[in-house]
Amino acid sequence: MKKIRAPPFSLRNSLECGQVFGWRKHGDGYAGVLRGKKVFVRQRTPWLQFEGASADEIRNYFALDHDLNEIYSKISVDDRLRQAVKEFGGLRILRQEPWECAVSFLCSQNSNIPRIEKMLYNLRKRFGTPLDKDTQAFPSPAQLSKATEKQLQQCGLGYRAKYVKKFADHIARHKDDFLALKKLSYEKARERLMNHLGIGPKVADCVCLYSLEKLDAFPIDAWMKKVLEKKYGKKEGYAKSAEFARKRFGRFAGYAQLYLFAWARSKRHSLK
DNA sequence: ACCCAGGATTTCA
DNA sequence: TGAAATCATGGG
Repeated sequence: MKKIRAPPFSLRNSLECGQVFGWRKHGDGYAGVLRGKKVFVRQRTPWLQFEGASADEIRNYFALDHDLNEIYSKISVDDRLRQAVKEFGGLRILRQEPWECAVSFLCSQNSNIPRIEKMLYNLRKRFGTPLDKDTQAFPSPAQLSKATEKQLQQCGLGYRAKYVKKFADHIARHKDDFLALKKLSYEKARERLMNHLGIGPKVADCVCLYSLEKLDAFPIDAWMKKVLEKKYGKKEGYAKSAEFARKRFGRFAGYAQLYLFAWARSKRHSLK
C-alpha cells in the first residue's frame, strides 16, 4: 500500500457528498476505478493510503493541489458558510473524468442519489469492462454507444435513456470534444454542453464544476433552490440566482455551492 | 396512495 | 415569453 501525506482533506466528505457516484465503501476505505484501473483508497491522517494508481494520479483526482485555506477564506462570507466549512471540512471538489461525469449528471436529473447510484452501477455492470468479479470500469463512449435505448431503460434510466444514447453516439464519434472543453472558458464550455439534448443549465454546471475545473460554476438543484430562497431571499430564476451566488461567493463559488449542498442535505428537516 | 428527487423538454396560453 | 404539463422510476 502506497501513501502520501495529505493536506487538509476528508476522503469521506469528498466521496459521500453527492458529487460522485462510483465509489463503494470497502473495509475502512473505498474501492473505485481510476483511468480504467481498480483503485483502493483509505485515509489514516495524516496519510492517504492507496493502491492501484500512481501518487500523481491520486493527487490529481482528489485535487490535493487545491488550496483549501485560500478557498475557505474566500467563501466564508457569512455564518452559514462558516458553519458548513466547519462541518464538512476537508471536502474537495474532485477532478472527475468528464465523460463519466457528464453521463452521471445526465442520469441525475429529477432523481435521487440512491437511485442515481443504482443506474450508474447498472451501466457499469452491463456495459463496462470487468476488472475483477465485483468491479467494472465505467463504459467508454464506444461501449455505451453499443447499447440500445431499450437496454439503457432496463438499467433504470427511464426517459433519460434517450439522452444518454444520443450523447454516447456523439462522443464516440468526437473523442476529443472534452479535451477542447477544458481549454474553453466556463461560459463557452457550458454553452457547448447545453447543445446536447438533455443537458440543461444545471447538468452543464455540474460537468463544468466537477470535471472541467470551472470552479466558478454554481449548479442550482432542488436543494440549492431551497437554500437560496429560504436563507438568502432569492426567488429569481436560474441565471440570476447563479449570478447572485458568483457575486457573493467569488471565483470559488462552486466550492461554496458544494458545501451549502452538503449542509442543506444534512439539515433537510429544519430546512424544509 | 402520495410526494419528491442534484431537471429538461415540449406544449400551450 | 413564460408558465404548466410531461417525461420514467424508485426512495422515503
